[in-house]
Formats: sequence, C-alpha cells, structure tokens
Amino acid sequence: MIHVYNTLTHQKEIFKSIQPNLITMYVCGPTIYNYIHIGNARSAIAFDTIRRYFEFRGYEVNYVSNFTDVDDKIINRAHEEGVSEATITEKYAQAFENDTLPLNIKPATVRSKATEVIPDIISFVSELIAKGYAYEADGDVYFRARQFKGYGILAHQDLNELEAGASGRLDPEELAKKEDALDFAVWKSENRPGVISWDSPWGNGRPGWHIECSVMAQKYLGNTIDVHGGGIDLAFPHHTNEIAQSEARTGQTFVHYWLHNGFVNINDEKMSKSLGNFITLHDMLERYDDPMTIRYLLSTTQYRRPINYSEDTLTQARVELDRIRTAYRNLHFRMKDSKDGRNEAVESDINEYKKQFIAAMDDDFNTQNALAAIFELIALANTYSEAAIIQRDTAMLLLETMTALMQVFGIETLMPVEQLTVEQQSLLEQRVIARQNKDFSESDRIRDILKLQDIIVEDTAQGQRWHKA
RNA sequence: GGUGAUGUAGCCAAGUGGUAAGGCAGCGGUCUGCAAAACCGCCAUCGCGGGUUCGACUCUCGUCAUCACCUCCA
Repeated sequence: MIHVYNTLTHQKEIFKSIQPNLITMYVCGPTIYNYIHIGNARSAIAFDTIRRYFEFRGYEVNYVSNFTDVDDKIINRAHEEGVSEATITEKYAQAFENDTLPLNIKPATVRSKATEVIPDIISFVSELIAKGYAYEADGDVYFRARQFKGYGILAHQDLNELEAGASGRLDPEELAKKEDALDFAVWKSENRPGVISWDSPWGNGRPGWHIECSVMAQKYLGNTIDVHGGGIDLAFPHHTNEIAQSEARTGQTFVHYWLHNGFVNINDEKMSKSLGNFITLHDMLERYDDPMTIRYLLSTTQYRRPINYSEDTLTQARVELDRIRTAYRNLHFRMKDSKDGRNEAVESDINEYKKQFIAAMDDDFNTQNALAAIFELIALANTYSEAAIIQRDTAMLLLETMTALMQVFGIETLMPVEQLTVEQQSLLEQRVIARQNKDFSESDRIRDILKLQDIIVEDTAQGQRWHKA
C-alpha cells in the first residue's frame, strides 16, 4: 500500500486513487522564457520518478502538465529582444523538450500551453463571476479570496497575517482595483500595443497566472484529480489559488493529494540570480558528459528534501551510479559461461530485496531506502558474479530485477552499447595469446595501449573482459 | 512578526522508546603474475541543556543554528 505525504493535511496518508487502476496527475510546468534551471529539472524528475513508480506498481498514469507561455517575464523578454512572445516561447518550449530528453523524463500524456486553452479560461472566469466568486474591475477580473471558505489552508497561512506580511509589496495600482488585498487576478486587462492579448467579455486581456492550471486540470483530467504536484514554493499562492478557483467553480474537491518537491541549493546556498549561482539544465548538459548521473542525483534524493548540488555531490553520484553499472556489466559478462538452471537461494534473496525496494518506495517514495535495497542487490550480484557456477535463469532474473528497479529512477541504460575498432579487437585477441604464453610484459603493454584509448581490460577467472572508461 | 522545515560519522543519507540502514571516502585483509573489479573486516551515540521513563537519538520543555515561504520563484 502506497503512502504519500499530503501537504494539505501535513501527514502521510494511504494513497487511494479515484479509479482503481488509473491515476490522474497534474504537475506545474515551467514558464518558458528561458532555459529551465536545475530546480525545474528537479521538479520534473521528482514527479517523473513518482509517475514511474505508480506505473511500476501497475497503475496507468494520466499525466498532465503545462507550459506557462503568457506572463510578464515573457512579455518583458520579448520586448527586450524585439521579437514576439511566441518567438520566445517556441524557442524555450523546444529547448525544454531537447534538454529533458537526455534526462529520460517521460513526455506528459498531455502538455498544454496556456495560450492553447484561452476559450476554456474565459468560460471558467465567466462561471466564477456568475457564481459571485469573482468580479470585474476596470478590465481586470479578481477572485474574492476571502469568500472561499478555507482559503490559505494548503500553505497554513492565516489570512490576517498574510495581509500584514504582504504590506508594502503590493502594486498600489492593482490594490486600488481590488475589493480586498488578498484577492488575486484571474484575468488581467492588456491594452498595450504589440503585447499579446485576447478579446474577452471584459475587454482585451490575458489570463492571470493561476487560472491556467485549474483550467487544464479540469479540462484534461476532470473536476477532481488524484495528485497535484509542484515545487514547495508554489503551495502559496499558486496552489492555494488553484484550489479556491477550482472548488469555487465546481463545489467539489479539486485534488486529493498535494505533493511538493523541495528545492535545489547550489553549494549550500539558495539558487538565485542575484547570487550568481543560477544553473540552467542546458548549461549542465553541455558541461557534463553523463546526463544519467544528473538524473541519478536528482531522482535518488527523496523528493521533499532539499538537494545540495555541487561538484562533490555530482561526483559522488557518478561513483555510486558507476558501481551499479559495473555490477550489471560484470554479471552480464558472466552470462557467457552460465549453466542452465536456477539458484533458489539467490532468487529468494532477489525477491527479498525487491520487496524492500517496494516497501521503501511505498513510504512516500523514500528513494534513499529504496537505494539501500538496490545496493543489497548489487552486492548480491557481485558475489554471484564471483561464484564458481552461475545459473542462467537466476542471472537473468538478477539482471532483469536490477533493470526494472533502476528504471523507476529513470536510469534505463545500465549497459551502453560499446563498439571496438578492428584494431582494438585485434589487440585484445593478441593479448589473450600473450597471456596464454605467460608473456606478461606483452600483455601489460597491450593493456596500457588500450587504456590510453579508454578501453579498460580486466582479467578474470572466466577470461579477459573489457569496458570503456 | 507569522508559518513550515532542518540539525545523525570527513561527505551524502536512513531510522527508531531498548543501546544507530545503505552509499562515498579512509584504513586493514582476501583474491590476482601485476592490476582492475569484487569480497571480508574496521570506522558515529544522533546541535546544546533540562524533564518524563527501568531505558531516549527517538516523547516533552527550553535553547542555539541553518533554511524556506508569507501575491505570480520548481
């Protein structure tokens, strides 16, 4: 049974989907005015991993996410560069696809842009007005936050404190239009020439930020969904407002389980532009040659915990992942001389570790404990690789189990296809002969040559094996 | 000021009312012609100070420190 920590109730709850084998899941996507940063990547990976685990447990997952492609940052950026908003958003939407591919993030079932659901947004807003939850003010439409019973519960904010805390940070012009400082825009008037806008019952304008997620979730998943995810910073105000809008409109519970991922720190500091430690995924992929290590680091930390990103943590992730890969590769090598049959004792251990893995992941996706189970499996594989005799069925089961469990973390290629040149092939053959003749100086010479070409040669009881460095 | 987190070995990181998983690094062995890989062993008393308890790292009170959120930042 899966348990998840629900931000709404502040506790772990038994997970039960609305439909028996289907999970509806909405995850807030990025605003596409730049390359996504490592924090966006963490969020995408965290929820991709959660999705993969649901799938591993036999659920079908209907995963919907958005691109925010209309907002101030985009408009400003377009203005600065003298291009249209669409030029900016198309570029970075494409970059998102390109950059998340090497991280093995599954595409959403539906990924929609805000601008693709404008008619839905307009009718959603109209309904809110009709129900008395929203009002028009000089071309803007605001939601009456206080009118929605339970506003602020998600983020555990007291309404009066909110107002006090926000004082001095509110746009006075906007404040003047609002009935209450807590009210938030669901539609904003926009009459500047050359700036993207749509015709609406309230004049030219564009959607407020929060409305797109409510609309898309409802449009693609229904009035009540199983899981809604995003960064912890979105709990307030973004998700708080989503709940208010959605539930005001339908009178039904919007989301059963609110899941929020923790932040990424850079060298123990918050990542921010002002600190100059802002890292985009795009840059990382260019600088670092092993994207799976990035995925490993980002997906094996429990999703609610902060991740400290640094050269050290990345290096450590690389070493850990390599240990898993090496075990896989070495066991795979042993398959060559495996015998028919199976080893009951080893298979029983395999199943035991698999159970441990499941128990860990069932506990709010406790990836660290799940990883501990994987390392038990690795030790088992290493020991079994060294055994005098290994049986084909058991070795296969071990390899398949390692693959299946790592797949939950999104690490799918434990053994990359590695090609040798004809010369390298020939050198390996010469080395076998040299060793047969006990000509160790020659065999060492060849080993050194290959090493310079990043081919690592190892001698085992079953003969010579090699891999790329 | 309000709200919510976190503080466990050199590093990453689990966990629990009964004397601390796992990984990395380190040290010592085994195996190997040498090496590599691997295996075995060693390596912490849980921020600080009270309290409750037969017993706390785990409960409670206080304290210190770090961090996040409090109107558009994942």
